[in-house]
Amino acid sequence: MSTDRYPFHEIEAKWQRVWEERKQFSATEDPSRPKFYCLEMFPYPSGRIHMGHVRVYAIGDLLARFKWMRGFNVLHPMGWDAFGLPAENAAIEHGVHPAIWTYENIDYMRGQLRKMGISYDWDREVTTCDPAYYRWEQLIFIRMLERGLAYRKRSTVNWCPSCQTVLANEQVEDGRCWRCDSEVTPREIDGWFFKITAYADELLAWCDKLPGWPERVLTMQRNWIGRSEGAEFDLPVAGRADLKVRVFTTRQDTVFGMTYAVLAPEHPLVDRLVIDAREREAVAAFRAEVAKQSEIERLAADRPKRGLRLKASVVNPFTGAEVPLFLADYVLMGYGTGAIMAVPGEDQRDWDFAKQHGLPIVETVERPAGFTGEAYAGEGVKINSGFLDGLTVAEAKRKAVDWLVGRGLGEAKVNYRLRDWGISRQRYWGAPIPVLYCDACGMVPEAEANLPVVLPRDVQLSGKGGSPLADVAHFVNARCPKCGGPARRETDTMDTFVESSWYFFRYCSPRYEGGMFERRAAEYWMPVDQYIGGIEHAVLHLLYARFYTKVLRDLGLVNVDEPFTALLSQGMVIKGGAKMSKSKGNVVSDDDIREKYGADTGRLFELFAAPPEKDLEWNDQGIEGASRFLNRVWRFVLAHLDELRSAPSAASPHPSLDIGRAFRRTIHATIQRVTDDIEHDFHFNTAISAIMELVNALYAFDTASLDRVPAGERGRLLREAVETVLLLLGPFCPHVTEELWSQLGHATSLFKQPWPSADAEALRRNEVTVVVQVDGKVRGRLTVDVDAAEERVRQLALGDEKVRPWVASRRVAKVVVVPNRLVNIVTIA
RNA sequence: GCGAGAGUGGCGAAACUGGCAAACGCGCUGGACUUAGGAUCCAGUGGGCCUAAAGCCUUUGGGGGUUCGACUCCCCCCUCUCGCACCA
Repeated sequence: MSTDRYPFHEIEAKWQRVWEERKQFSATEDPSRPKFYCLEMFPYPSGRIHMGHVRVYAIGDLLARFKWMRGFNVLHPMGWDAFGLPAENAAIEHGVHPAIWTYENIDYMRGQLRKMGISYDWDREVTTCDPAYYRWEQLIFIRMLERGLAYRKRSTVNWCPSCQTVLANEQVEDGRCWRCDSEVTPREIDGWFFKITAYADELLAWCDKLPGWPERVLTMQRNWIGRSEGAEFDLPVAGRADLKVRVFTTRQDTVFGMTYAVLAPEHPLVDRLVIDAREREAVAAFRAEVAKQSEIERLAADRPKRGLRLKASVVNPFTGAEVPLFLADYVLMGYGTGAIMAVPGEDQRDWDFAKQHGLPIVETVERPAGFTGEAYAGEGVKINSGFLDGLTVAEAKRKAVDWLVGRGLGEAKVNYRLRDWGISRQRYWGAPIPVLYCDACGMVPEAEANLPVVLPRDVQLSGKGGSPLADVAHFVNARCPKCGGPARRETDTMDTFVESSWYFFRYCSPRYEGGMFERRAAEYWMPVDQYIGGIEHAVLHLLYARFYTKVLRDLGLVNVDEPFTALLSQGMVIKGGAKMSKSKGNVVSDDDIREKYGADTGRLFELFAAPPEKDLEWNDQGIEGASRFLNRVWRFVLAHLDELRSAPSAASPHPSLDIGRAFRRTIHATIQRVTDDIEHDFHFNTAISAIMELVNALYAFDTASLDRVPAGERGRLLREAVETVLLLLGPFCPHVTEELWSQLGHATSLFKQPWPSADAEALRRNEVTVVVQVDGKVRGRLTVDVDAAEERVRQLALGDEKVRPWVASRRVAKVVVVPNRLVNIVTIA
């Protein structure tokens, strides 16, 4: 192992101290400068930062420092998503209070981030479990309540038996809890919801207006919102003038092919439809059977569809025909009206069910020639459809809606897959929902003057179900803010995704006491110009935050439509085939890497090993390479310190020799490449490789120029190259570059320097190498003047002695000349 | 099943608007310097033919196509990753 590493421990500590003392990264609103709000998703304080976390902070810091140098007024804050279950679980396991556990972790992790030297404005640090933070969330909750955007209802929800709490739909993956992977079970429970569905259309529409977002994420959000257009109408129950079944369909054109109808097993109408005790019994048995199957079984699309035929039947309003009515498990109560018209001819699910239950199948769209499938869902001409015959599917859809509307039987209707966001959590370590239940007044929001409703500290945590707050008498028993009588407090806490839905607003004015944020500050900084975080939040956090931003706007607090202008979804850090995580036991500790190689090296490796959107395989040898490179830079500067310091820090004049001109061209070509790579496509890996090439060229020029280039000119070129390396490398490896920058005699920070710009004069060349191909194979090379006449290049190519033998015995059919690049001589025998 | 993305050396990867495939780094090989080298510097390193060199042939998952020219564009197929998945 190397013992000759540069003294990164001292350097890193020194510059972190200096930056801190100078408050170098503190941000203030300044309307005269363009602003850049750079934000990484804030962490949950789970214990320790490891190299899986480091990646996102390294990317954020690089962009923030780059933008500083580009002249932007940068806001780059950090904070803690501090409420959540792990704190509570730790408390149950180890007997530590969640608050103590959380704040200890925060202290440790803050120390780690400081030692990484990230350019945060630490004065803006925000901690979501602080009442000074969540009080504003409670206030907004009350505003949302007033507007019907927050509401309470009893419903069937996703229950995680391990976390002992309800989960929102977004937080269930394949029937399992997103956090602990336990199988989720349905449970009927009272709970609080945010009406995100009221924003479904806007959330969807803006997906087309976020060009800075990865298409992948937008697609996931569009799918999740799941808008579908169709019609809703009633099917009268035969012989029961008082009853009708409301159905939703996107294929109202196929209504003439309806051969039965289906209700979801839990459909409330079922109880009124049953005719006698025997049927009631059969329904109960069927429902029990369906309820028994787990969420995961239900999700398996290819399992047989179970159904129960009811004695009632319904009437097709278009034809007057009576069709049988079923309960079936493939119809979900939670979507549409919980009831469907079944058209087995054009819907595969209905087709499967009809086959299983011997029901007739009517085709209402002409099949294309050679069609061999079962149900046909494609385009075609309508048949067997009365007044719709002969129309296309799209025409028939319109006409069917018109028909329904004209008779007052139904209407056009848009449905969404998106459900309202269930935010109640039956756990302790979260923000209390600021609501009370009074015997006289019913449900009452807490008075604003009484906010925050502070989460009590003295609580018994058993993990045994039920909200722990319910047992805290002095919390639960309160006064009704309306009548002053006795009232009970709500004991559910809010989903922790609520805190993370607005923390980026709080950073704009983190100590503001007059509200959630100071309008002026928020409107200066927001929206976030560059957001950086993991793909796992493609739907969860990123959808909630968009929704909440629109709510704040509609409450009149701010004029921002969308929180994040651009999003960079960075890939995972993998070790041994699995995502680096504490639970997998494959973490590489940030402390260890910093101890052994220094913070700059760890960051450099993660930025170099792969482009940011790709997964990154941790590699112990790779980090040695990064370390080697920084030492190589370090050694060069120290070894040449006298020569460098005696040269002026300014652009070199035009070099007198080719070797110098070529070297200077390399310097400026590197500036151009690195700038483009960072600015345009976040290709930090190729930016670093370009800097490495420049350092290689620096070593080569050092040796080659020794006896050839006049000393003064050589010194200036070396200094220009070294300073360029330091400026370009600064955002990647801030400590070592800042140190070397000061060693060169600079009194002001590297990060107060303007980002270098490429000198067009240096980039200009007089001659270029042109490749000569014969029939597409490289046979020779020419050195010609830039922009040499095509005819001249053609003649030189044909006359080249390496090329001639390949052309000699053949006839030249054609010569393609690509200026300054290549000549291709095409021959025939 | 539907949708999106990706397949390039021993490995991580690069290649602009169709123009020298494999930059940069890791690993490996050799040399220099050294008491020493697991430090550093220099050189080599896709595969094959050839005693060797010069040189030639060949190579971007597979097959076809367009083009003077294809990692890049088009068609078919295979594999992998991610997302959605009875949403009517």
